[in-house]
Amino acid sequence: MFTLLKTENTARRGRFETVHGVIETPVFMNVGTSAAIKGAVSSLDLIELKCQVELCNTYHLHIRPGDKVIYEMGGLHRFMNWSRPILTDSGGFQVFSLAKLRKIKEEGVYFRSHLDGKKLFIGPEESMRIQSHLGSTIAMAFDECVENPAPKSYSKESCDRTVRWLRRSKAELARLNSREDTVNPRQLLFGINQGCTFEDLRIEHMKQIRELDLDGYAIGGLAVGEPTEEMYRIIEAVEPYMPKDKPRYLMGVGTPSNIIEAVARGVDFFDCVMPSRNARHATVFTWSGIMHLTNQRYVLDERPIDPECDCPTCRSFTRSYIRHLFKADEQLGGRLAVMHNLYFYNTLMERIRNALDEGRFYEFRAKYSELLASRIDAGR
RNA sequence: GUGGGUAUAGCGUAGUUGGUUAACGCGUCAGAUUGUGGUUCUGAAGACCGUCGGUUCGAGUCCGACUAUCCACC
Repeated sequence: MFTLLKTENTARRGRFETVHGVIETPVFMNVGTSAAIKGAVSSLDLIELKCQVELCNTYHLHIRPGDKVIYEMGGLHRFMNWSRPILTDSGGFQVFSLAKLRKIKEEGVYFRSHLDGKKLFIGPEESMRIQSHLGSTIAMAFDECVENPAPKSYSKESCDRTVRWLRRSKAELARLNSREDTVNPRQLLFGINQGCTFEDLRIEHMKQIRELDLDGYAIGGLAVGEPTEEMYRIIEAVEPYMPKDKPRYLMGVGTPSNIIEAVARGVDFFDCVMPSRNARHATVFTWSGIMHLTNQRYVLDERPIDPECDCPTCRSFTRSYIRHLFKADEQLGGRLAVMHNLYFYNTLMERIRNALDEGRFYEFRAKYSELLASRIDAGR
């Protein structure tokens, strides 16, 4: 149940009520692909990091440990001891991004496991069964993420197929939700808009999938190499055709600046590997800009990563110490940086929500959109 | 003390019968990262080749002395 609490032009402040609790939007979902945030961050840490929703991955969990294992263990929530909402990706993107020798057919996708080369198949029904076993709060429809740039003819063909897959996904999940032995009988389904960078295809596809009256709508297939301005243009083109009373999710995005700009264009949900991946490579986000912790200028820096931040890392450790941990290849460096970045992202969303509540989102955007994308200490 | 070996970037090494701007790994520095294949990718800086002299049109390369260092022996 999604409630639109307030709007400021196209920007939206909302509340999404689920069986696993309330999600205040705009929200950033923290990516824990294999039921774990990379960088040794646990579910217990996530609570302290103000995480509202954790995202886990159908493809990865299906391959290892296997969705049946997680089903036997009582579902993902119990498996990783996380009681708040979980969104599971459908596996569509992983098949596109990392599976080898994939072959796309009407029934689904044949591919080989990236772990052992084993032949596998996932179609809409398989994706829904896996996600049902996982028992996530929100399941994503099985889609095809087309590479950019792509010929328009192929993109059209792919969109049509994704609509057919979406109908099958919806029917299968309805069937699974009605079973007595299902982990989460109220599992929700989000559909995914595709159409590459062709505005007319995007709009046509959006019109088709909104007919299915899903629990939410995602924009997929962006931030896959196209210029940022193209991404904004597509969001602006599709947004008017997205239901107002359902959450909107921009998949895989993005930088703090991308998120602010997308909120301004009417998006409610985000997820991205950037805060955790960058942190593991010693790049952290601060309220003064982006910072590369291994830079020599921090050798004797006694300050926390961000003096404005009150995350567990910034409350306890200096830049000098964390830099040393990275240089010494100590895993603790990655963990501290990941915790900081996730806290930063979750706090960014909190500040965006507060700004929307107080009717000053555009002021917030003017102040931070560029600043957060800049390099800290630039020009020194 | 005697005999032998080795001296090339912060460290470890390559460098052909002497022939243009001396190569590589690690480290250092910087940049990248967008629905995660967990030690990732890209780029840059850094060496008057131990010192002094000799041979030669030309020496990191050949010769001598010195210095440092390693090994063996007394």
